[in-house]
Amino acid sequence: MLSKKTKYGIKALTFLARQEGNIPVQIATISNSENISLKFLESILLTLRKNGFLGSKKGKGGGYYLLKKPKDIQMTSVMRVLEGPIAMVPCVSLNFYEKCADCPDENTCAVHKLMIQVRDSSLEIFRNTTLADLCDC
Amino acid sequence: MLSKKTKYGIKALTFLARQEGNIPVQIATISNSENISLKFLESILLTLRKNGFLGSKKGKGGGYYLLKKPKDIQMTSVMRVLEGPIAMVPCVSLNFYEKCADCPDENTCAVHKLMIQVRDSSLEIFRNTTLADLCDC
DNA sequence: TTATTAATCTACTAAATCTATAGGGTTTAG
DNA sequence: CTAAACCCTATAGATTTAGTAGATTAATAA
Repeated sequence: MLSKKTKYGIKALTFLARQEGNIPVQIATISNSENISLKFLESILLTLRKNGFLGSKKGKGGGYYLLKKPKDIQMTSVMRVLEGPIAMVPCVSLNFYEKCADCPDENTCAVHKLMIQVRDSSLEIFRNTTLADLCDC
Repeated sequence: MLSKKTKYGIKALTFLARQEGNIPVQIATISNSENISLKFLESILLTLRKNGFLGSKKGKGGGYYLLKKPKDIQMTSVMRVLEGPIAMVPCVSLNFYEKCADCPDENTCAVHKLMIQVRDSSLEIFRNTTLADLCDC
């Protein structure tokens, strides 16, 4: 299951991508338009800012804005920051690899074999999809 | 993340698929070979039996065995029984569809658009992979 | 028939994670 | 100064996951 965090994060990013120019948009504006709990969204935007997707402006007239063009934001990086590893099991993860404690041999492991395929196909989709593709802009 | 339930379930199925003939295999045997908590595995095998993948025999010489040939067991059905929906969000699920409460229009929803692609590619892999493919038998 | 073996079933619990909220702190524009 | 708006930490409630306990039922062998 996709977490609400990721779901809301993607929605917020596309909302920002659809704005004219790079004028800061307030959390409350996004929260209202996309029906997302304000404080929860706040924490999500914070992590997006800390990971280089968003810039922010404090004080009156402040808000959040995209730091890059939508077509330069790959969904791989968005997913990794919000959702974590793209792989369904750590033993097939490229960026977060971990050996399974219970599994003696990855080469004969059925789960490993299957999940590598799933990882590769998901990865291809996330790589070839940018924020621009999702918001048609 | 793939649940341990699904991971263990797939391992158990491949273990059974690798056996000669359809001789019942005891839970303890699988539990030991695959390093899975016996009682947890017990509950997993029970759901696999209730969903038509396994047969069981009680008493001495009893155990679990596959009801179909490995090549006739698609991973789609295994995943749906153990892990649940293949889609990452209910609004793109074929078998477990649910409308998102917060989302006014699926057609303009970025998450929807992205997750349909992911669903389709995962589905294709699970459809084209059988238990036989995973255990090379 | 009796003992043994092994699956069946129900209920429960501990831990982890997710979702959301609370509440103060800090910065900026006017 | 003051109101607007982001910054940050902590925490609570709900849900899910992973595993445990223990009694029951069925099959087999002696």
